[in-house]
Amino acid sequence: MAVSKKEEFTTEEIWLADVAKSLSHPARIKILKMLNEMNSCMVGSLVDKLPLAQATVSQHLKELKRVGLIDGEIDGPKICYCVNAKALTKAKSALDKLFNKIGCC
Amino acid sequence: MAVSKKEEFTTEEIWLADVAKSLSHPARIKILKMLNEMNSCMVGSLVDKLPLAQATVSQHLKELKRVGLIDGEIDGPKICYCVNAKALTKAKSALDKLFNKIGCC
DNA sequence: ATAACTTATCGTATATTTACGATGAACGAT
DNA sequence: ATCGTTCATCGTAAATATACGATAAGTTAT
Repeated sequence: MAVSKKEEFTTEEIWLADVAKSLSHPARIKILKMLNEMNSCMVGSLVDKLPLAQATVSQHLKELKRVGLIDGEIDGPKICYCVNAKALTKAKSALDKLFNKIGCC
Repeated sequence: MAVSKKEEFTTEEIWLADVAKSLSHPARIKILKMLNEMNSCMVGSLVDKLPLAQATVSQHLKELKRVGLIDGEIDGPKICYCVNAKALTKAKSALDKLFNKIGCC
């Protein structure tokens, strides 16, 4: 594309699209589910259960972290990732708001 | 990328990621809002209110249609788009399900 | 300080997305 | 049948995303 037009929308629209983008890969959906379900959330545990190389998993984690859906906490040589409940709630209510006003022409 | 790994996930994960992808551009978020709010939903009306060329808007509509979030109905020379309430509800509940089990390590 | 371990980042290749002008296809009206 | 209107599709250029091996950077233990 010659130039991006994304900045010509409202902050809310850009933010919500950005959250959706962070959810737009099955690996990231699965990572969120795993962080919800597993007690251990070190990167190594995620890599073991995903069909992806460590570098790729790290990239997906970075994308989820970028929009704030997860946080990483240093734990010795490891890093423990966890979902950010506040961000998840905010995203959920914004999507609910978008989805709830259903109309048709 | 050498080869896509997306097919190595569950159908549900792939589908939800696909829905999220269709929402991952502010123009498509705005289009959904407009279809909810406007009475008229012809492509021309959307083009008038978006900072994008007609061809680009058509491409965004195609993406929303691909995942079933909207439907297009032929109305003479025009096409009337409307949100698919059933698809929206399904997407909403899948996202709620994902977001509701909040845990942290 | 060296070694082993864990994760991030770099470099790179390929695929996909975004954007637009130009063109085509379908319709209604003249 | 030709014209104007409406929208989709084609072709194309540039940006971004995906994936991985290699490497760096940090920590813990020896």
